Amino acid sequence: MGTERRSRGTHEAALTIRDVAERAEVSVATVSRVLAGNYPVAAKTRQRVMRAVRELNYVVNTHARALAGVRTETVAFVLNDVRGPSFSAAAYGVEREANQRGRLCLICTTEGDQERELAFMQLMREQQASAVILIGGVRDDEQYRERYTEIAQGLHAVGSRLVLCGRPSLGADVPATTVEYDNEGGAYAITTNLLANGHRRILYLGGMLEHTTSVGRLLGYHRALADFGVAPDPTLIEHGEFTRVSGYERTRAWLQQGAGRFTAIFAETDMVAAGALAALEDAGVRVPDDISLVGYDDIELASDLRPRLTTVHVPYEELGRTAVRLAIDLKEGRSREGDQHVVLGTHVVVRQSVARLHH
Amino acid sequence: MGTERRSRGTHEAALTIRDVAERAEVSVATVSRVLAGNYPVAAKTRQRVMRAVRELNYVVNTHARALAGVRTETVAFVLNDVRGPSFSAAAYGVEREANQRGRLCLICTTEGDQERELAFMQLMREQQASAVILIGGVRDDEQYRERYTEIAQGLHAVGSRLVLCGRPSLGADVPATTVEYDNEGGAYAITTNLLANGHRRILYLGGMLEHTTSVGRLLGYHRALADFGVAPDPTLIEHGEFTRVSGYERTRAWLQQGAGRFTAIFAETDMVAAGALAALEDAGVRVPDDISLVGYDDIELASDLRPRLTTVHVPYEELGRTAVRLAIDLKEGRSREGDQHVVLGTHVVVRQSVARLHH
DNA sequence: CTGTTAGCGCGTTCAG
DNA sequence: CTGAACGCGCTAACAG
Repeated sequence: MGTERRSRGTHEAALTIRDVAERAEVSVATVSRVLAGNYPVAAKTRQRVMRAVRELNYVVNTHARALAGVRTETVAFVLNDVRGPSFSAAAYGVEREANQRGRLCLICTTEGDQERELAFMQLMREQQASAVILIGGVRDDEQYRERYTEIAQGLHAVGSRLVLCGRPSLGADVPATTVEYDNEGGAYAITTNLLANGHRRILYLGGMLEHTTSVGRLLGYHRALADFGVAPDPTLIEHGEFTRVSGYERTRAWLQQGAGRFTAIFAETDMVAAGALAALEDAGVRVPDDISLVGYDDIELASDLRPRLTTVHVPYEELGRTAVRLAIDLKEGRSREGDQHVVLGTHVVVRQSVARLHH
Repeated sequence: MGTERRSRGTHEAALTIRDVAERAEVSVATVSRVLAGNYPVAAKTRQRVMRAVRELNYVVNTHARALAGVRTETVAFVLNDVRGPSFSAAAYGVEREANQRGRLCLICTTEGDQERELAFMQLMREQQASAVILIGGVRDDEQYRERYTEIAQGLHAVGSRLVLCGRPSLGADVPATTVEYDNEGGAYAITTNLLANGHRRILYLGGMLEHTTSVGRLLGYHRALADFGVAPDPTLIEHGEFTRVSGYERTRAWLQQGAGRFTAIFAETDMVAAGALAALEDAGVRVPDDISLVGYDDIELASDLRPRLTTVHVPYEELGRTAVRLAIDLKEGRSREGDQHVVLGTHVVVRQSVARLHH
């Protein structure tokens, strides 16, 4: 008797610490102490308790535990799409680092819908997530910023750390840590590579200037030109989507109308470069013999293309790992409070898509 | 007076439903009702409450809510690595479907470590996740199976549905739903395509037979051969890793020692096919003119290769979506209890890597 | 329509 | 070293 506390034989009958206590013939407090292992308990008692736990196949209830003050740390992260090679690398970094540090990992895909992002952040407040990591760009407007700020402050209030990856902080009243990588430096370096190989007229297949990423990369391009004393030709600078088809279409158009106006192409993304390469190929233009081509991101595709693409390596996985690390360090006081800002380095990976220009 | 309940001015001062109640001058029950929206409340009162909520920037505490019986539904899923194109597509499917249905999405990357998988499942028990989705193969042994079974039963006991994707159920005493795709059928179809094009000696670059995936695909290959009255040559069947380098190395070895013994290659994976293609290219062998090549999976890479790869399309995203759908339907009683088993279809995508064999 | 109150499962004093 | 009892924040009866 005493073992039949539950009447209904339905499953869903989650057992509690009391079931364990009864079976081990101790109090619930003792079971709690054994499980937490943070308090002296007689060896024999402990054995009995552990045996009961095993026999009952018992596990604690996170929610009850959280309510009593011991929370399971959780890292949440938000991105546009897990399928992109760069995003998935970042996701991998976040997950691995969180896992290694014993954190659970919550994920949300937004497909660029900022409403969804805000809703998720709100949810994370409810969940008391220890960190919320936002990856990728933002479109900023007055109304958005207001709601965003409020939610961000709410997160802060429940002790949740907000980490922004590759996105600007929207105002000083938003408590957040920022991790990014050096867009400008990478673009500078690879443009320099082109210039050093004799190229002067470089078609720039860029993204929209709403993206801070694009702004940074374009800046690097300009600085390199300036350092080589080359006057930038604004008509060689294009803005468009970061997709393969955009790369294809834009390159095709240029090939038809502006062929001969450039000797190299700087695609702001490997994906765009892949499209450009296809267009060049279809037009019978050889890379790098006729036209040189470089990309940015160093996704796996870059080494699958023929010729293998010279590009800028971006440490996406490290980006994710760093985000988690910063958030945790901050929470655990190992890092000082206040806005943090980390910039990860980028570097050129030289492969076969750039030729030295003779004359 | 009465508004200063909290003494310490530190943040971390999460507000409760009582703060809202006080401010709105109503009882906590009323606040709860307004927030839940499942009970009549006077319009005026509701307004006051909502105003207080907004002014205080309050959100409920998931844990307290869960403890009181209203849980936030959560879908957890476990895979080896989010970076692989097929896995990330499945992950995307899971996340999208979960999100659309208002579920939170927990993720765990195991890198093939089954310990981590078990530990995560255990964690999900503690979290009372509504569904746990396991994607990818298992290495089965006695000891593993025992622990796995116990945890699986524990999950079931807290009302958590276990869904296995592309992995066999480890025994009838494990309550689980299975979703897979037709490995055998796809392999049959694409082998048939090769045969119909006149190929008879088809080098099979397979995976290890511990993978059920490999077993299924090899079976399809054999059945197609049988249907065309072609006696299988066991020496043309290879087992190795599912990596690009493995594809490269194995193909190179064959080119050196067994050239002329086959007119086509069936790589069990697009990744392996990519390696094979590189080896063929390096050896000056033209695809498909000299040797035809097919893959399996239809990852993005397949259309990036030159020639574009003829392969078998696997609905990875749908796999993830279906897993979530089944779990939820089951939980909500929209589907009958008991072991479910869904098999998704696969189909051949004809591109440019297969040539008709004359003679 | 609204308020009071009893748990939900666990951690944690405070007494033994 | 162990047990009894309170409270975490919220929901759901049960009374008004």
